[in-house]
Amino acid sequence: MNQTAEPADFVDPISSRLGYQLRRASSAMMVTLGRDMADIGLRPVEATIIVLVGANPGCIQSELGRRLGIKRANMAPLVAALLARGLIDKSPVDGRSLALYLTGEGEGFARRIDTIMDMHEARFANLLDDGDQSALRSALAAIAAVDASADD
Amino acid sequence: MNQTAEPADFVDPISSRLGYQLRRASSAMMVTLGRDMADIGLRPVEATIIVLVGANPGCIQSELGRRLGIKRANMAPLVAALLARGLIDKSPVDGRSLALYLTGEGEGFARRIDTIMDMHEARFANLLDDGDQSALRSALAAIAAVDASADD
DNA sequence: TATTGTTATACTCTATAACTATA
DNA sequence: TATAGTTATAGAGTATAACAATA
Repeated sequence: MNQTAEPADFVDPISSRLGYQLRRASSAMMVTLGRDMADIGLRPVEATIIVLVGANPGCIQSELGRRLGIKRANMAPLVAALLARGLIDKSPVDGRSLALYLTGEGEGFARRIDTIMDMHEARFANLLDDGDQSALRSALAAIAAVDASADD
Repeated sequence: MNQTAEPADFVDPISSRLGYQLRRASSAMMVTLGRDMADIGLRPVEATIIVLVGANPGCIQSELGRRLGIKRANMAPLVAALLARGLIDKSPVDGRSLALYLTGEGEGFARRIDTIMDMHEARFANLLDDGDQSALRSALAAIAAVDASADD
């Protein structure tokens, strides 16, 4: 037995670390979400922007970026791409701020995104019983609160 | 009250998603680990390589990359940089494989890395009671197992 | 003076392709 | 034919700096 070249005696003091377990789990969900969103030609970040604009019509681009932890300089090309694809509209609310809205086509995408996200979420939530899932969510909230310093 | 420009009525159907909660928690741990490791001039990935080479002297570079989910093409410059800094040595075991070892200086770094990782881990583990932590770890393992397809 | 949006730029991470040498 | 290592390269993601226009 053990015909492969994989040494079974490899010592791994890293994979027991909470940070690496978190990273692997997060990566697993992002990778699968990325595949699911690719079915409708979007990346997760684009899908997220569409959902949030749909839930907050007229929201300001800079405020949206602040919520998502995306800097102004990086929001500009993201929004420009969605505008070029006809999924969102922007209109100035004063001389410097832009309000964002979904186009009709964008509304359709928002509904499809919600469905995809629901199915994606369910696929993972079904792995956990209710107790584990609520413990997981409260633990994640406590951990995420440690680095509450995402400035611009 | 509410003197800021933050609209308190912003609707956020994204931040309740498990995937985004995971991503934020993972990011929080990676960011803080990155700051801690920067104190000794290393990035988390470099620190991880040093720890694993220290725990597995003579391990093969490609096997190490496989364990870490880092492709051959990306391992080469990582290992080259640690070699140039005098933290690891490499010696051929046959005509094509390279065995990795820590230098004396690398051993010192490995000990400091272990201490930093212990403190980093403790800082987050202390946020959770024992029940939440074991639920968290089993949940993360179940989630990470979904995307068990990281080929080369 | 601070904020909004934009452009340019750079660095890290990740990915593929192509190549050499070896098993 | 498959594996190990390397190089080159390209795409995301994220960061800063600088600028114009506006509050």
